[in-house]
Amino acid sequence: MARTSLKMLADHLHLSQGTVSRALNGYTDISAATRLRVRDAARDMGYAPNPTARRLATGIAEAVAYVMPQRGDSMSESFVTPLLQGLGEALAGRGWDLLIVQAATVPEEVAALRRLTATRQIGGVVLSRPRKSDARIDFLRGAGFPFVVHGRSEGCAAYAWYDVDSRAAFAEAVGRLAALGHRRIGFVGAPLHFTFAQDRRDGYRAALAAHGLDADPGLEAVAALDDTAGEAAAAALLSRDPAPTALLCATDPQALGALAAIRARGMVPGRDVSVIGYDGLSIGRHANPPLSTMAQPQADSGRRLGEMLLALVDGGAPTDYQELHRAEFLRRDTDGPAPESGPPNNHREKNR
Amino acid sequence: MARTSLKMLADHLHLSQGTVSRALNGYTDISAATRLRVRDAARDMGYAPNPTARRLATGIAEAVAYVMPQRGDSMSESFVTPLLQGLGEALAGRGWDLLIVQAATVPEEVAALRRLTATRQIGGVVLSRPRKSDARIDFLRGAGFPFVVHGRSEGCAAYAWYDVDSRAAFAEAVGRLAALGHRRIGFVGAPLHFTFAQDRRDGYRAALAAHGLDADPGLEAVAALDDTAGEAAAAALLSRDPAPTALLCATDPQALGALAAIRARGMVPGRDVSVIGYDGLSIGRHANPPLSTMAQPQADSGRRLGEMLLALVDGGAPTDYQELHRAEFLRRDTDGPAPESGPPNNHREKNR
DNA sequence: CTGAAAGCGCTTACAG
DNA sequence: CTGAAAGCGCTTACAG
Repeated sequence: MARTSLKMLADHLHLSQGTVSRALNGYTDISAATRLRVRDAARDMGYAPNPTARRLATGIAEAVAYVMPQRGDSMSESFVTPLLQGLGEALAGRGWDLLIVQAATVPEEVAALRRLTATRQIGGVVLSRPRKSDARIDFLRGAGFPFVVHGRSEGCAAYAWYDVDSRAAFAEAVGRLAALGHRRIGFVGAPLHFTFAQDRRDGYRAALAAHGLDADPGLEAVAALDDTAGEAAAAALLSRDPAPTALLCATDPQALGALAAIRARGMVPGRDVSVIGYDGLSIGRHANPPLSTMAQPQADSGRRLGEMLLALVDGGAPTDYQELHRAEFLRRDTDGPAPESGPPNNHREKNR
Repeated sequence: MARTSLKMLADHLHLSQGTVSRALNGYTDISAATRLRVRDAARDMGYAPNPTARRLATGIAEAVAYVMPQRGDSMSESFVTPLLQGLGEALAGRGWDLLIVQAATVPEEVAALRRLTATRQIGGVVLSRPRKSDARIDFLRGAGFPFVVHGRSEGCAAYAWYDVDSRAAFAEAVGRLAALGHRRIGFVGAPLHFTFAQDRRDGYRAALAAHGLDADPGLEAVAALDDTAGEAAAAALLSRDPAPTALLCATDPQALGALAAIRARGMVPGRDVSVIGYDGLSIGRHANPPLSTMAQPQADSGRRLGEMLLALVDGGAPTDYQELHRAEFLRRDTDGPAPESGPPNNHREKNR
């Protein structure tokens, strides 16, 4: 029942372990005949090298780490599960394993990466949700370690990344709202240490200018990524006078919160105030009313990230693996024409 | 810059590697003085043993694997991210690593586990969503390998598990609906190869009997776990005559689908037809109207699963680690009193 | 109480 | 083309 080792295989073949090892690893100085003989026997005996021994001998780990986003709102982390599934599939295609790095702070994440890379436990890293200035990326670059980023940060020209053009997405969203007659478009943004937050705000601002709408700083908010934060931020924006007739939100959970804020004022999302989110979460279909959103591409980002990382491990140039994908507008029911004379923003006063 | 090895540390201390190793590993036959000296030096030089070498020498891996649920609806897998976070935290407390097993079929999962355990890449396994008869569990039990199950299966008396009593939860839900005057309560169940599906249906049926309600097989459906399947199943149940005045769903995504089915018939969930889901997903707050549900305990199941597994690895008896938690009713807006004379189930006819 | 040695299961220069 | 040997970085009986 014992797992067949190299020694067992070699003994059975009356060859030395070294020869068998080389035959299996495709060394060209082995005669074609014995190579075949060895491979057949290996298959028959169900031999597979022990990864731990191999790792110790070669210093190369057939495993990569994925750095989990830090604990936050579970809704805004719903991209993780499908990403892990895709990543796992891509790695499984080559027999590589997938490790999870889970820490509460960036310095702890860096420490974990330092340990894993220094001891050669992993051969590559996938990172999500980079900061504009990201200590994890700095570390990996400094160590010359293969990694690919799900998103971008400052200095992304130098490394491999997979991102969705959320700047363009937010510009498109503004354009759509402008075409619907909206002139005062509010923006619920995300904390600006996230690169994507900066991108989305930039897209919003640029499109405002392009459409000749004035950029009222009072129409911009920054909130955490979740629904509760989105609701509070949206409520604040809606209480301004004149109020925005439309709200763009950096995430779908924020947008769901915004819908709640609108309903709380006795108004109807999509009629009195339009809302467009970003993510394309399927749960948006069940919102009240169903949420219009800029949807990230269906394409399997996890699988693609895995493929890119394996290519880097094989010696590919990081700059050859930089992919910018497009988000697509997913029209549901929260984007409507601007109300004739702005939204009825006298709700609070009326109820006094 | 090279990582300090055992050899470097031993040379620096003018001791043999063996002595240093034993001092660090708490062997009692080392003098207290040198033990202290060694530990101080190890700290100062930032020594940490190479896990790969240690693993090869001891045959013990300081890592565990989590078997991902198979690719399905992302909404119904939203428990995975928080679970991984909690699990990762529990393991990090002891410096253990977390591996992901991702496969498309159960046999592939078993093959992956066989490989990981045979090569001593892992020291334990966490499993989610067991089948009633589960080949992965059979394999792990046969191998005598430490594992803990998130849920239960047949034969769960013999192994460690963490579960929520969904049988009791569904019984309670039926009781609440019965108290609201509902006599015809429909049930959208999950595929019965999942243990939890059986439990939930059993709880439903038992409570029906306990409350003197008749168990009409025509009021029971089986559907996939997601919203689309839930919507179709609910639509079918609602078209029966007489129709149910309330619907119990095995998952929150199914329940969201049920709300859609009710609205599609021009009826109002919670008024014309009541709905109670199960999961307690936060997204239910944004449903139309907000979804009443049996919420799994807030308690951090991932962390607890990790703690239990570590206890098993330390030699704990599996039967000492079996925890049944309670779900709590989360009242939102979809459970209401039964309509006077049943729901207006003439929608289709009227529209002809 | 400490050291020397063997071993975990591989890979890979180095000879021949 | 193949074998013998050293080495990856640890741990752990076994002596003394």
